[in-house]
Amino acid sequence: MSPHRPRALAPIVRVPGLDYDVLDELLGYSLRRAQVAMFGAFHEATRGMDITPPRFTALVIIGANPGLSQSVLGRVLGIARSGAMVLTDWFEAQGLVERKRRPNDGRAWGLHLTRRGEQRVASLKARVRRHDLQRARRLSAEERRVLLRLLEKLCG
Amino acid sequence: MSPHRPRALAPIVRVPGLDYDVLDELLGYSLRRAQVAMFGAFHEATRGMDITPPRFTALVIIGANPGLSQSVLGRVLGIARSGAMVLTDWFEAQGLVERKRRPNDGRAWGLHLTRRGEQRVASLKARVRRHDLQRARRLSAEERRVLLRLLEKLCG
DNA sequence: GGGCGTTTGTTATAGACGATTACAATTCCC
DNA sequence: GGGAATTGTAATCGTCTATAACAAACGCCC
Repeated sequence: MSPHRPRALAPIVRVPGLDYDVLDELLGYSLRRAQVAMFGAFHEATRGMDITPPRFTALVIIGANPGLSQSVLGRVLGIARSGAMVLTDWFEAQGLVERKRRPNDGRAWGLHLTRRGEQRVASLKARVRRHDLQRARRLSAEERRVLLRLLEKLCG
Repeated sequence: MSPHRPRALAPIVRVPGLDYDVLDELLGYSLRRAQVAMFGAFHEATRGMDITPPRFTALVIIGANPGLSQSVLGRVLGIARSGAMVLTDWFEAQGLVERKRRPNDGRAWGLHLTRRGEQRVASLKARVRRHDLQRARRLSAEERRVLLRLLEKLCG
């Protein structure tokens, strides 16, 4: 029916009694594991809605920055232009995003949420935020703040 | 020449002047961005060595837990058994890992590093650790410790 | 000890995702 | 104006991973 259906990512379980050696000291590995864990929360939040992380990010970015181009969208997502186009095609087919010509630049499209897209992204934001908080409930509010700050600092 | 050559992952750049809306408050997104950034360090560390993150993890795990089975390896990596097998096939073709029959269990193989595999993993660990530290140099030693602890706590 | 469900490795197949390349239209800059 | 750069588009390829099906070996239970 739907062209793509987001699948659950297999969790990276910590096998008891196994020696993880240097992996526990590496930020790269720890971040990967944490990211997969949080992806699980995302998957729950968007179950049955045909939404993947890149799609969610794209909808939020377009909603907050109406009129941006596909190239910029690709740069934000860290994918090539061709991928940004496939994404936009899908959004358009779903009636969530529309391309509008720009008066000053005949090359680039301007991306905008449709009315339906706005409703969808509002709903998604609420769900994703709720599940993100829920999955990270082992952290206190203070710890969560610290974590976000350190991640921000890490990426510069 | 080499069958697979790991490619660099496009970085997720922070486009200046763009509104990221709710994304900055989501652990899932922040973790993803940080993970991609640290993946860049990994890519540098292993340039030209035909090593991907799963391959590195697998080599370290096999080295620290000789005799483990392909199924357990798959569980550690968060991939299906079939994937663990493709991985093991590749290691064997490279002469880094060998499968040995187990006396008590005729189904599962026991995975072991070869002499060459041991040398390779020792070299890789040193390089990856160095680049991991280097890429995260914006963080003080204390901040790095805190970050690792929070990530550990998050995953439970 | 016989039988049945489970686990493991294996193989083949399919799908998702993104990169790469090439091309045409447009814009920018000297 | 004219050449370099940017944008969208299309076609193609490669990599990774899941899924399903199968055979062999194991464990359990009576």
